Amino acid sequence: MTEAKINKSYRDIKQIVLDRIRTRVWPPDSIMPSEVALVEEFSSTRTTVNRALRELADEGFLERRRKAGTRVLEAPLRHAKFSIPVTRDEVTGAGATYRYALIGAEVIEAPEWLMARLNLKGAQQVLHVRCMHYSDNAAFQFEERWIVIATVPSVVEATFVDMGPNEWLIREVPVTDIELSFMATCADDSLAAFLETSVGTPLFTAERITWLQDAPVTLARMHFAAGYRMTTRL
Amino acid sequence: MTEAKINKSYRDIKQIVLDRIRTRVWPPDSIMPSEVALVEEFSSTRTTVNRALRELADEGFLERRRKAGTRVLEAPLRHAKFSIPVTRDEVTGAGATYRYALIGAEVIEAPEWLMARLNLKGAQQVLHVRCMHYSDNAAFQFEERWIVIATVPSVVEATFVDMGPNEWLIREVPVTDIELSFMATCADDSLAAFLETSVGTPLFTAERITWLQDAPVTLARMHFAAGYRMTTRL
DNA sequence: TAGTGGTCTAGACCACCCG
DNA sequence: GGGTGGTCTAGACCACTAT
Repeated sequence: MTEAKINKSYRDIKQIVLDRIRTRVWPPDSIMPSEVALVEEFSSTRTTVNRALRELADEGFLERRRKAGTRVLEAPLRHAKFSIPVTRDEVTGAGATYRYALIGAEVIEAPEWLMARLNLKGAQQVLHVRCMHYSDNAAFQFEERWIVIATVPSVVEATFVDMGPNEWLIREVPVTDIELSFMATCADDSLAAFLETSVGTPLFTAERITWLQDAPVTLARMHFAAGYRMTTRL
Repeated sequence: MTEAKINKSYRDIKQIVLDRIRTRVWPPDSIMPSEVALVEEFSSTRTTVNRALRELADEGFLERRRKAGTRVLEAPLRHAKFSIPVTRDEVTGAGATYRYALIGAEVIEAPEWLMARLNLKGAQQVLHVRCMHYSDNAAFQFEERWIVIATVPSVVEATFVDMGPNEWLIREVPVTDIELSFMATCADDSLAAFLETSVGTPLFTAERITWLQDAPVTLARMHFAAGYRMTTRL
């Protein structure tokens, strides 16, 4: 009386396997049946069963190793997927009106801490840009960014008056690697003023470093207005 | 003089396609060649080409629609993947010694705000647990958690002396849905004391709500020690 | 060394949806 | 209507690794 006979698609198989994991038919840390066995049970093929199991492994439910078999993982370390959108899209996507404002842009010598973060060697010129993003005319995000001129020479011609540096970079510079960090920071005088809050307020901050091959492109700090939550469902 | 002839694997094809996207051979917003065309170029099969393109679509580089074809996306809204590990593993994985300490656990009536967050109806009993996680004997994380007793009746027998509530729940209760939020909070007297910092310090905080089907299981707030950064590479 | 997953081939049918 | 992607079948060879 196998529960599944008509089921053939990889989605069906995924669901059945997931149910068996949840109901402890295949308990955590145990080895579940091999692909060949499941092919037999579901009257399917290895291609299809493999796709189901591979996706479940990608999603963090299973661990697969040749010869060792497929192990059910203890903790579903389900990957949180944050799609870090362009700020404009994040605001308009919420049904609000987006407004951008450039605060300032200037070429400077890269400070010590930046050279360390970006692994820069020798003296380097960077373009330091500060700007604001508004949602329905309320402060939404203060963005501070350093762009490595050696990597993006054409950036010196950009004005960033109509378009934020992120949108400009996305259009102009391909990126191969991204390092993303989230943290809590403290509003200083400047941040408090721009984000329309009081000094000392905790702010949710994202920092993103992007690379083109081995060349650092930019480091961006995005300080969100007080009370911001970054939320996702898995 | 096609650059690729020996290449056959889906990984090779992924890399080639990615390069062409980055070098603007197939510019953003354009329609790239169909699977059949690529099968011809790479002397491959649809199964293989399809896997390459499907994965690139999953990773946010492409948008695929029947009949319309495969479109190169403007902004690589590459998904940030955070594997939210068990705190114990996060600490030991960093090479530090992990220590757990229960602060207190008591059954209470669910307060208003909690009922709203969990979509609870009517009076509900919840187990309120507070505990600390240490890394090399330094405060690492203060955890505050509310567990819905109606959903997890056996929780009243747990002591949480040797094991944190998260680890206990992972072993005992399957979960179908997770809502995860990140935010910045302000250290109050209690938090400052437990996390060995001063009142008013900004703290990185994660909030996780888990569900079993439609039944809320738990809401957890994890306050990290000052200076904590959550980092990922994409 | 043998079992298990990783991947590819060759072909097929179908669902969707743009023109 | 017809082109495109979505998926399945049936079979094969190979890479890795536990035993």
